[in-house]
Amino acid sequence: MLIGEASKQTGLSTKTIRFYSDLDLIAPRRDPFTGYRSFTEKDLAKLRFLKKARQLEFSIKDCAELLSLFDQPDRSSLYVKIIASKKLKELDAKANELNSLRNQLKVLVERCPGDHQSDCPILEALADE
Amino acid sequence: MLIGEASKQTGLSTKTIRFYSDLDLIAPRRDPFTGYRSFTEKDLAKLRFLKKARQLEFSIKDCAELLSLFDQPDRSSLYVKIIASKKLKELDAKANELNSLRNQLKVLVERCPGDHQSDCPILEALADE
DNA sequence: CGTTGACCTTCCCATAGGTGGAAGCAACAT
DNA sequence: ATGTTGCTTCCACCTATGGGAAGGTCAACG
Repeated sequence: MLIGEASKQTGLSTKTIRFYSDLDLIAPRRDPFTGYRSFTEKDLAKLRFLKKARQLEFSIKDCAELLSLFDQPDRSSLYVKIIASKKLKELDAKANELNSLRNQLKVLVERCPGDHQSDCPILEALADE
Repeated sequence: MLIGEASKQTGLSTKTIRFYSDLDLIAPRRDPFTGYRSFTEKDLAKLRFLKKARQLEFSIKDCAELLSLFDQPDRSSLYVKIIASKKLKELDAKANELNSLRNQLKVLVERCPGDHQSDCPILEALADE
């Protein structure tokens, strides 16, 4: 299967698939004459794995680690859990921060009259020390 | 005041301040002999403004707009409110997405035994179609 | 057999918002 | 004279892609 078909099957762009291939996250066979990449079902499975993991905001580096565990039949789930827990904590922190920002901004927007007077609590708050 | 002191006063790195200066978000006076940037209190106020606005996830472009409104004494709060409301909506969407990811990952982490067996619901979920 | 169109390849450039480092002045202390 | 900061510019790098050029490959159509 060529890269265009792999792209359709996984929902990843061909650009992204080549990028992952350059980073050795996947290593599709190459046609020795044309240089075309050739994807097996196993390659597709890895690409789908990568897509999901990226959607869960795992970094490419994390993905590489998870993928290598995915490949090892005798892996321990402990290590996977450690990586995922770390990512969970990061997501937690980020979500909290974002919610806090959202609430701050919400208060400001609600307090702003939105008229043609120049008083604006949003700008005042941003200017505040 | 030189850039190092401005950095200390605002909590922005000198690199970042130079970057903002290159983008004309601020235009500190230059010593004509040394080329050193010289910051006034007004420059610091703008830098603090930028810092807050960036923390609220306004883009640099948005910041430039807000800053120009900030500079105009006859601005209308309407435009500011429009920009801020748009940003609030974006923050809302991002927070929701992030919370959803967080919850998905949390379930997986909780279900993973984290032992030395190879069964791992995290990897299984990532592999799932 | 030639050509068109749809593939594929590599390569470089661009994005946002910076960070890191090198090379070269400036100012001051030892 | 030398060392230590601190300033300047410039160039490269980072993440995770996307865009597009230049060129090879392949099947189909006339």
